[in-house]
Amino acid sequence: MTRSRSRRANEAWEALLTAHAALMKRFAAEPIWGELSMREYDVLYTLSKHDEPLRLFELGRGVLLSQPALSRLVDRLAERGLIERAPDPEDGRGVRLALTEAGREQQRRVGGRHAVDVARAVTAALTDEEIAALEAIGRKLAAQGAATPAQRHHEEAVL
Amino acid sequence: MTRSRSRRANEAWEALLTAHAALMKRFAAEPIWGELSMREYDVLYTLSKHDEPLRLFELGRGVLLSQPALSRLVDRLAERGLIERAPDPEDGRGVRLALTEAGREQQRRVGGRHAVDVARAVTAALTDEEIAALEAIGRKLAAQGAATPAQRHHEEAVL
DNA sequence: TTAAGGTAGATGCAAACGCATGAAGATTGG
DNA sequence: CCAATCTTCATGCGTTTGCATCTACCTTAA
Repeated sequence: MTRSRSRRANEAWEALLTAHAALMKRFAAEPIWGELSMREYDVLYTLSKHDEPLRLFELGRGVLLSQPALSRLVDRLAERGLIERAPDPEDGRGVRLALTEAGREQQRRVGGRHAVDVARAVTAALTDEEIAALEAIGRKLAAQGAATPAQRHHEEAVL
Repeated sequence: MTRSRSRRANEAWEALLTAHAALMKRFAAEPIWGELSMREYDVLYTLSKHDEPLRLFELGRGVLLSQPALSRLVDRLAERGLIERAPDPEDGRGVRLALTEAGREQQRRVGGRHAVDVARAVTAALTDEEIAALEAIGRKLAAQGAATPAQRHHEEAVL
């Protein structure tokens, strides 16, 4: 019955939230972050994954932060010389954000240490099969979360 | 080889983070929250799961918030009449936190609507098997995250 | 018993956040 | 072509957060 499936979905989501909170706290407590907050690192990491400069709103998709807060976070990182802001030649409203060399170096430094902690925690808790399953499930959920409200309403109509 | 397993662990963690951010944004955008922020709701929900009053630090385990921030968040909820603070008779330092009737009612109201959105998103993205797997994996990760640094160092020694 | 150390929670203060809004460039329809 | 609308990002402002620190209470051991 639908009721049980809905209930299981909520319990699974709660388990995800609990895992997220517990591990984020653990990672935040590690003495690896230097001058960076985890949010700042998140921005540097996102930029490091892309070769081409990112627009602010593209950066915003991956970061759980309001647009003004992200705008100012980028401000601060730019003032510290970790990010470079340039006007977008193809869109006068936009900015193109890229890591500076110092920013890339900083991201690599912290990222390398953080990856060790992540690997230690995840591999200690899960089997290979579970790790693979988590990745697949995470991607599916992310894709669902990225769907626009309009798309979602369409789904509703279909249901 | 260990390298590949570590790498997969990091990719799985990243997928979890992406899913978390995407879905949190979606849920936050729903017009169901009334006067509550999601963090406030999180506190009310955590209290609603327990019949006995909770200590502040117990509440803090589930919430991704610093101790002072949580202390003040509880302050505000108490001022709004949603939470009741009482001194702990067994520990003069502590407080016992419980929902008031208004707080419980508010939690049920918002929680019911939120559960619908969660169920819709999760069931649209995942099969029954995946939902069950996510719950199991989430619990394992949360247990790992909850391990104390001392325990973790022990694990390191064992590895 | 009492001094030393640990834990729970509160508070001062600067930094960061979200909401509302504004300015400026892009897009669309008549 | 241009007015209306939308999108992107920045800024004003009140609220919330985190860090450091403080107080009060509990625990342990000499």
